[in-house]
Amino acid sequence: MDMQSLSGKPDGRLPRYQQLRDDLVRRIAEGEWSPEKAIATEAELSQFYNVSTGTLRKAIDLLVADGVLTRTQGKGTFVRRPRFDSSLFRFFRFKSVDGKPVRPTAKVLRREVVKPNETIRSTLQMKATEKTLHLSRVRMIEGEAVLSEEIWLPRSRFEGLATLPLGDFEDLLYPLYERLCRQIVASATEILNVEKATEADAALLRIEVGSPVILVQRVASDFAGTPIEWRTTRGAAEAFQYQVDIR
Amino acid sequence: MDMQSLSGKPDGRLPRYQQLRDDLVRRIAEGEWSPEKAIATEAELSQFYNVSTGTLRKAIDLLVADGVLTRTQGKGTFVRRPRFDSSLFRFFRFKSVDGKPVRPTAKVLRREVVKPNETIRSTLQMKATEKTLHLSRVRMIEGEAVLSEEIWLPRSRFEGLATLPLGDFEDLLYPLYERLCRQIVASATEILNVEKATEADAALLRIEVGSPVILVQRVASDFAGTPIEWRTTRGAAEAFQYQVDIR
DNA sequence: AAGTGGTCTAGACCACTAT
DNA sequence: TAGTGGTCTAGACCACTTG
Repeated sequence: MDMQSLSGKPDGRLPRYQQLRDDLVRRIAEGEWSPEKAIATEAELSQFYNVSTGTLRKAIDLLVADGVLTRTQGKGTFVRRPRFDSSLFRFFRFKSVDGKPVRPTAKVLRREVVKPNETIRSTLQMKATEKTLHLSRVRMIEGEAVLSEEIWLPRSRFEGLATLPLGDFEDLLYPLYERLCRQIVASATEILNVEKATEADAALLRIEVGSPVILVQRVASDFAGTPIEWRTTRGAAEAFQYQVDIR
Repeated sequence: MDMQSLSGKPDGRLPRYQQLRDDLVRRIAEGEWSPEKAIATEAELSQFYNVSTGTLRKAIDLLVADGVLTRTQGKGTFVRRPRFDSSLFRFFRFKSVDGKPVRPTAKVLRREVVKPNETIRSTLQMKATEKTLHLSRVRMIEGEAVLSEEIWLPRSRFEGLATLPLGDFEDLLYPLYERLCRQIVASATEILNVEKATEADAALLRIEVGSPVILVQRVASDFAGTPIEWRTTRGAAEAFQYQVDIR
């Protein structure tokens, strides 16, 4: 197979390893390889694309650096599920009574089908007529509310969640998206702001009105880069500490 | 030259490209190549280390990914000065009256030689008897204070700053460190917390007592990885917005 | 033992920069 | 035109995993 024929646009001027990467991403986005599944071997791929192993490995190196693939010697190369290691939520330092870090549980308080506001509609690249599934959720440590979340999903992709009894929602939503709606979150962008607690925030999170609150807005996308979830989360800033390394 | 003889510990079991990277870092840390200066060419280095160009390039690729080097086709490979692109300060959205983003000016309010507290002393890896140079600084936009900074430096490395008239301090300190003290900042770590404004914060930043304040604590290090500066910065959280990408 | 990715070679030719 | 990094080849051998 010739490289020129791989993509819609020839991109003949791009290096072959970049064309290779783009085509591998396309095949992942189209579902040819699924998360946790091995993709074709180096030998197969280099033969298929008619490039040397060095060139093929350079393409795969890029995808590994991007977090799309992982390689394990002796086993194979795998499509990687994002682990949200860099999510801002990791920097809420929740501790239980005994001081050990714990993962909050979750409870869905409300679900409704609504017309999204213009910000959400355009971010999710939805048509003007399409509606969203809106979830209100609270996350708790030992019964105490620590985070309040609002989630908007394009209705058409998430029919499977429209009828699920609220009690059947699990602590983690993304496995649910995958199982019931075949929507796989492959990446996300988060934006952090600091606000003053409103009365509603204060009542839920048991903090003072006006005290600092962290607001995280997240847009999550699938492997094709299409946004599929908009989410806002609020929590007491007191529990928050973030670290960054500079080079 | 044989690879085994390059480092104190043979590290014979590490791949050659990692040994190569370590030795290149050592040569940079020892000042053989300076920021903005080209290092030896690929041909010279691969001959010197007796490895193929592919292996040498893999070592250099690692350093480029780490932000230590940059390569420019046709020109050479250069030691990179950190540009603090990922610094949390970039996420204070200061705007002047006309709305354009601006870089704050700086004024040193106080300089003193003090015994550091235990946290600072151990972070800067200083002996129990050694003292620090402590600077109090305010950063301003159009005359209005927007950030307040406290800086601690190991006295022995920064003698050159001890006698400089306060008015001669420039807006950017790191070029000053380099010129007057031959201390080059090669990397840094920053930690973000949110606090409530104290009365001192409130008076300086012209915000309400108790309103949210961003606290950034930075430890800056040289190419050898030795910490050379401890800094805390406070600013109104209102002006702060941070973004992170997840894969 | 067979198959996978990990490391490494010894070059070639191309694109870009400086002189 | 000479010198630099950028791309790419066509393999080899090694280390690890699995049957």
